[in-house]
Amino acid sequence: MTPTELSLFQIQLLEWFTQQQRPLPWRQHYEPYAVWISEIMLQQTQVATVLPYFDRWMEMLPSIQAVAETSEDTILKLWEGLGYYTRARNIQKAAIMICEKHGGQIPQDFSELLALPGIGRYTAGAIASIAFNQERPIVDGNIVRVLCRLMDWRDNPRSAEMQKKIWNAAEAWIPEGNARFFNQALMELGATLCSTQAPLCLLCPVPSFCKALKANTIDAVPAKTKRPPAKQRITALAVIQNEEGELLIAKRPAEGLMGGLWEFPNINLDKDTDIEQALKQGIRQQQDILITVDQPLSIIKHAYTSFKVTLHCFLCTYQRSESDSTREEHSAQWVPLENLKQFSFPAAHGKIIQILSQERMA
DNA sequence: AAGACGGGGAT
DNA sequence: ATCCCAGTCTT
Repeated sequence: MTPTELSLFQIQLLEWFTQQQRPLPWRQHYEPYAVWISEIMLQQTQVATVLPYFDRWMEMLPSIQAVAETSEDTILKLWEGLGYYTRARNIQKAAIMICEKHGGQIPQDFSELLALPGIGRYTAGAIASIAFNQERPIVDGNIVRVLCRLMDWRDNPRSAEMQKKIWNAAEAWIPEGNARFFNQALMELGATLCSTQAPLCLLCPVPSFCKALKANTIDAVPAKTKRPPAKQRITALAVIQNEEGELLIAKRPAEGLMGGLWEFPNINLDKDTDIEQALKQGIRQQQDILITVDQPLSIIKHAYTSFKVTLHCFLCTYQRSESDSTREEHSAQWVPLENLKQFSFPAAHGKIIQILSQERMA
């Protein structure tokens, strides 16, 4: 784009954003703490999904200091169902660092933002530009799509070469003094009109600048990348009841998949195994307890990004302990059904709690 | 450079 | 069923 075209493009896009932007809670005051939390929640997560989580979080933890001082279980409960739970744990780690090293205020320096856990190139730029109006570029999935279409860039946008071109454009096009609104306008355009499928070019504020529209390549740009097919996994899961009618739940390791969340004890299955037998054995090894597998409860299918799991859930009864080890040593504890809501569970296990609650009512 | 990391919305 | 989403971190 020539400087004259760029200027007109900026003006038309900003005018559109001023008129048509969605009213979002983190856009009310551009308070740095709110911008930070929203940006972390919005990583790989759509706005509509984030909204109720954001409101609950800000109500429960209205300041960075409150985040630093609360328990990790509280953090994970607020994040329950949102996914990518490392984000939640990293927010707390960062909050503690901010309180210790930055006087409780989010740093404005780009390098210091980047040094905080959970904040990478995109989020550091987003906080710098949206909260502090610094002229820092950002490139997310929306902006990749918008810029590739504007420029009719047909190569794989994930390649190192294309990434460089995209980031360069995102930086070069920022209008002086207006990074806050310009960066958001590019994303807003991608989120609301310049969508992956069925983009609404008739409503686009900048169609005359769009080379893909002119070349009729909108549907092919940006180039799509193939993902390998999801692998299948089979799991056996035990809902174990003790004499008092309490249920056994276990806390997952702090790191890794759904780290720190609670779950019903379960084991992965090989093909062609006796499910009930394997479950009994697996629970004995994991928890040092003997159980009886009484009856099937439900079969739950759940899809993750890279694999699909079928959960074969069984109602079981605790018989006796196999050793002197305590439940705490296994990061497990007995909890009445009505208290399960205090713990954070992966979505698939939340489905089980739903089923148990319904059975209890019946 | 590639894989792990969740869950839901849209088609 | 498949793709995608206001990405980051590890290997």
